[in-house]
Amino acid sequence: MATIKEIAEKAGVSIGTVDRVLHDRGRVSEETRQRVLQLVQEMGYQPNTAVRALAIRRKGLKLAFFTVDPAEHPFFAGVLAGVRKKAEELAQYNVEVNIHICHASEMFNISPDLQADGIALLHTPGLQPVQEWAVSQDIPVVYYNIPCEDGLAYVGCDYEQSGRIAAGLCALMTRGRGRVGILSEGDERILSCRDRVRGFRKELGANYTDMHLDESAVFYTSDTETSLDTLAVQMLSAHPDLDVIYLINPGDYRVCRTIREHTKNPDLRIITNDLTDTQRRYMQEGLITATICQEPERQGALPLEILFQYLANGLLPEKRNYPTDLSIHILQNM
Amino acid sequence: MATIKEIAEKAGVSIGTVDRVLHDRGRVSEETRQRVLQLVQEMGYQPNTAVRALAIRRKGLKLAFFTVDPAEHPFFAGVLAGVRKKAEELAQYNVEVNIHICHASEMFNISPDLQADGIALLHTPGLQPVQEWAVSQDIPVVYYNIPCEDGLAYVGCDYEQSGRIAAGLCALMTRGRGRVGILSEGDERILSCRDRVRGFRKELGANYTDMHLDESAVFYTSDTETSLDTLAVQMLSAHPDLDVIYLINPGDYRVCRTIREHTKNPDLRIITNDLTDTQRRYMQEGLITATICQEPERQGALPLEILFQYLANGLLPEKRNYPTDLSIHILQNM
DNA sequence: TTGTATGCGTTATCAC
DNA sequence: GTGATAACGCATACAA
Repeated sequence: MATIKEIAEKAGVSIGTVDRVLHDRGRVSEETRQRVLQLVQEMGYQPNTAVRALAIRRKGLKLAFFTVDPAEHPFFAGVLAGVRKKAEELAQYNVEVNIHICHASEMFNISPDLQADGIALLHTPGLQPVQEWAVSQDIPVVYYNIPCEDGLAYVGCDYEQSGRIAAGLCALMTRGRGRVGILSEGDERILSCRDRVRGFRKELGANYTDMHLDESAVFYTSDTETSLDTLAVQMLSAHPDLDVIYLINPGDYRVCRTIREHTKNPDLRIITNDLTDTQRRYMQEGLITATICQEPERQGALPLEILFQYLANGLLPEKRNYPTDLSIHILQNM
Repeated sequence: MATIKEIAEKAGVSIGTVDRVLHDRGRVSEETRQRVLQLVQEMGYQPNTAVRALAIRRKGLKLAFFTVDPAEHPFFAGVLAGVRKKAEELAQYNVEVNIHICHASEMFNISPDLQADGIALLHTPGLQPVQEWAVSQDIPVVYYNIPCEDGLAYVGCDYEQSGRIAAGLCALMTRGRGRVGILSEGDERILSCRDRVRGFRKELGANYTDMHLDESAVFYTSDTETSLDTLAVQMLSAHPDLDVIYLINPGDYRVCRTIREHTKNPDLRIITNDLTDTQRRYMQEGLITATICQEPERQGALPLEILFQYLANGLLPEKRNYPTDLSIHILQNM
């Protein structure tokens, strides 16, 4: 409730001086500095963000959001929805949000007139040039979706926990003693895949010792250079008694139809990740049994908010990691 | 992006006049009124909420939030957390939020010096005096948790959908052909109970015809005046072959331990609603299998936000109903 | 080293 | 009917 003006009066100085103390702009005698800081503490001064936003407009902040083409990875359609909504909100503060789409397995080409006061991106090889550019220009970065130790913060899924939830679901669906298979495009060299599988195994080992995950029922496309569909058929013939199949990577759900056509088990359950439009349809058709979501909209919005708070108000994020909620979706709550 | 000042310049009038047009304060010639409105349309004028908040402080808005004692219904601890967080945020706008706790089956006693510019409450008999008072004083009301057609809006759970999700979960856990029992304190005279049971039945009928809900396996305490624990024992002896028990009302989870002690089925699943601290413990102990949540924090925060937007900015809510998300929680994502 | 003045967009209160 | 202006709390450029 205390204002900068009240503090200035009590301290017997001007608001300019109080401001300099608060923003460490130096040029203040140690004596008055202490007096002001004392009062700030005592009176519990909290800057009014609504008001501050007013003054911030003049900065004309520019934020750059780098993301993946939703046509290639539908998950990012949700991310972009979050970005757009946040961008609209930030427009009131005269903040400009520029969205840059990059493509899988292709280095992002930095345009020479690219400029930004803050950057949000995922930690992917194709975006390495942007990372390096940000470091060289000393521009603050927030990572999302794929964790990275650098940067101000990371917003995204805890993939190991995601795998644990999948394990819990498998157990739920089979009274704790079902047979599970894992099928995935790519393999454990991909962090999200590796961590999900690790979490999955850990959870089975810790709480569901009657569940059965045969090592030979873990299928990665990269092992044999065969397509996901072919692999699915192989899997089903090698393991006709599976109760659940856990499809790990985004996009893997495309194989559902093939699985249903080739299995002889009408009760076979399939668990996937994320919830795209296609997956919604698949759930309605009964192809997907359950899916695990990771708040795509928040992954788009929160990095921008963190950058804005840092640049506009000088506030460092409270945490380094902002794990997104992992939600379970079935036909009735998708 | 257009400001009131730009519009004034283009229209060749002062900002005062534009303001009068925008707020229908009259005393403006029809001619200039039209010209201004025209420009507002063309230039897509949007008032800057951050700035407006500044001016709003002078109003000194008071909001009253009526809720249930969390000691009696732990669900409302989550609601109150949402209220407190929102109250802190609104304090920046010089908005005062007063929380009023009422007790079950007891009429709320309105203090003579109660005053509020806006009210949030649940549609419960004990709060009827407050409803009537609000109407007589012409104070805007937002309802939460228990729906009501009056008021500006309703924020809360779609109980029928909640029941549908429970049905989906039961099917998930029993390959679509399990035996289910329902146990509940109170009965279908309570709206939340009635709607959940209705949704549950509808969903089973529509999508899971191999599931079995025996009418004699639906137990309400009010039918026999017996305690929930006694009823649970009766239920288990009458239906020893149950695969799942659906505990409908908040608080019903207290009976879990009794159920586990009296059942001979080690695989018996129990589904509850909400996620209080006690329920978290019960899930860890394996007493509760899954629970369905309804965003308690949002039920606390959103009504205040709606009232604030209405009173401060004159914005009517976009919808009349704000259904909360229904989320599924198991051991791994609680 | 410190204080003053101005502006951010809107509201509300004057005076004309 | 209309226009000018103070005020909201903070940031900042500039003056002292």
